[in-house]
Amino acid sequence: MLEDRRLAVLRAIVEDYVSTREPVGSKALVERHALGVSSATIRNDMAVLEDEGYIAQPHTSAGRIPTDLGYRAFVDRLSGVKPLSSAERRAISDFLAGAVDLDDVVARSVRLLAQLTRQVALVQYPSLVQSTVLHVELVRLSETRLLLVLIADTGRVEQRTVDLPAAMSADEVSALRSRLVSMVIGQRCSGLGEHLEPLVAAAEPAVRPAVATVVASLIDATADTVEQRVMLGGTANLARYRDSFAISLEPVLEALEEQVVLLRLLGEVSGDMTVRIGHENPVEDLQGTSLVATGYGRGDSVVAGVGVVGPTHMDYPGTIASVRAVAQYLSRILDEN
Amino acid sequence: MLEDRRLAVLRAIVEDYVSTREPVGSKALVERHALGVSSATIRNDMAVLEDEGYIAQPHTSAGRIPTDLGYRAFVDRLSGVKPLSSAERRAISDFLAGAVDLDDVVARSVRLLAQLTRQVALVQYPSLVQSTVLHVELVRLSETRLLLVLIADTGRVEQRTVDLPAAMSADEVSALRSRLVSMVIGQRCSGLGEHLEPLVAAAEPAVRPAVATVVASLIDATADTVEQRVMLGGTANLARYRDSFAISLEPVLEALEEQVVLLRLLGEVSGDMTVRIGHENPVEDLQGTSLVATGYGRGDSVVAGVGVVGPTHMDYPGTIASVRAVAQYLSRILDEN
DNA sequence: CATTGGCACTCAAGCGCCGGGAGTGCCAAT
DNA sequence: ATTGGCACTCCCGGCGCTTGAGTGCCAATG
Repeated sequence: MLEDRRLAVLRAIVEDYVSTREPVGSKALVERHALGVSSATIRNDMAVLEDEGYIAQPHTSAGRIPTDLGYRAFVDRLSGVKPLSSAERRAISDFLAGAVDLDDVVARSVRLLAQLTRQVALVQYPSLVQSTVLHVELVRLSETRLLLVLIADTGRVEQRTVDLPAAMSADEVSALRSRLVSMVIGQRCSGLGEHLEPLVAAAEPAVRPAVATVVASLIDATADTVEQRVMLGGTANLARYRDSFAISLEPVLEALEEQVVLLRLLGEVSGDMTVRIGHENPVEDLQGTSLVATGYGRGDSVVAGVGVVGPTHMDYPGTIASVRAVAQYLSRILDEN
Repeated sequence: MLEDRRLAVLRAIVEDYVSTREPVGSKALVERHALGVSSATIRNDMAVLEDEGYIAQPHTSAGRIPTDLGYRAFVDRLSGVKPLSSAERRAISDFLAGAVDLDDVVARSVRLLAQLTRQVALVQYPSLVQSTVLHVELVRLSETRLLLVLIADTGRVEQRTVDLPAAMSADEVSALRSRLVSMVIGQRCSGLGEHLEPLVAAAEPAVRPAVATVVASLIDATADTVEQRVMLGGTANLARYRDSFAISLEPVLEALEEQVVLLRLLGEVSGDMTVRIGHENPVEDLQGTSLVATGYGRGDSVVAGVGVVGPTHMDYPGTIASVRAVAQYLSRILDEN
């Protein structure tokens, strides 16, 4: 009962701070929320909450702001679900319906999510590891150059230019192409290497090095390190929060430009909603920001992540709802293939 | 002679302001540059330069800063060429050498250019209009869905998912595929529509609507509106100049997120170096910035643009040198195909 | 014993004031 | 045309003041 009110106070502080972005004091609190007690009581509660580490004062004689721990408690125990309006849901499905290919789907999702949350949106391309090969194509660019195109069932298209160690005739290329096609179509993208060893072994000595190069390229195109990509959008939204980030936003922008960092951020998401608040964030330069992310995929296998990065004082319920909704639509689109 | 010194003063002002980013006064000028005259003389010159619109005072009793017109004069008549160091040239070629496909080439160029100039880099994908079709592939995703892949000789790969109005059998798809292949390979990407009309007309009535849809998709994939794409990087560099932009950098970031805007920026570049300073910029939100851009391509046909966006008080000679160098390497890479 | 009104205390922020200094424009002299 | 001199302007930073929101503590209360 008494504990309950303290949590209600914490919730009120978080909500007020999120909307005003100014330290909130005991008096303002009783005015804006029907708490049924006086400001002095709230002050006592606040002192306790501060002792417990949920809120802090920027300086004496200022109001309180939530700490990362405070937001954590808010997200875990205090925020209800905030359903999207039907207008928003319709906007999402309309927006994603017109996509012409996977690139377009991802690009539109990023844009949409950035717009909905007014924060930086991240959408990962479906992982190759989880997908199977739909088609392979080998195009002869010149005597010693090929273009290798790999199409996965998630809609991903990977391309590689292959520099051959020795010239190959058009016939040789087309022979290799058909053998390749018959061997890899329908296979998992990961572990293609083993499947293709016999192909190299069976190749005529004259073209064997060339075949090996092509196979190596194919393996490279499906390798863990390259196979993951993240698209990012809405960085302009960061500028609005300019003063919200501890230092400046330069390191934040820098971190967000690194594919590696983005992958690390989205790497650990599962089907559940992941929320990393401030210092919980694994990337040092992003410890002044929060991440809200989840996975999407076909059926129940998660093939990629989607999420947003924003200031720790973001609207968590709203953001979570938006991210979840976009993930659902992405999953549905993937399912349709 | 007298005119000459005035221009020398203008050059000195631009150089000083670019390096210190603070209004430069007559006294500081004679100290830092061996102009051979007293500060009073410089003051007279400055008054004239101000009358002519080349420089301005932020407020009375402050030093002068160059106006857009001042930078224009500097770029047109005063700045020499600033050759890159051999180390820089080597860095460029090393950095671009490892690219595995066109996407990679573009991504690396953007990164490189952003790093060299410490500004926002733009690299446009080679235009389809200027290229010919290297290969077309049609992959059957389901009875009523196809994936259309178009490969251009510039290395660009375009994909489209095609929803068919009626089911097509695997045989029908493969028949269509071979006819398509024989008709479009080697053709210019632009104007594919006319080439393909007979194909639709000759199709059996049962599949004609489906064929028409595929052809429409192909035309769509090569249409002017979609065919151009720009990659952007180094936005973190903007944050460093936070206070350099008239208002805030939010509108700038926003403008840079719009493909349309980027295309408009790079749309008019030719083989020459294009420099748009401040208000000369066609995009309103970018009138506090300058653009340095040029074209690249195979031989002497320009297939795409490359450039950087930064504050008007950028190091023009250095930036121009970097942009030119990257464009040259891009052209060379394209030539090798 | 939780709650409350009262009260003294703290401190950031806004404001006005002032002096220093960099910079200018003008003028008379060369 | 150039220059030294000089009065003038005005931004900027520091200082002290006031204001007010907010706090912590305490004694009183149901």
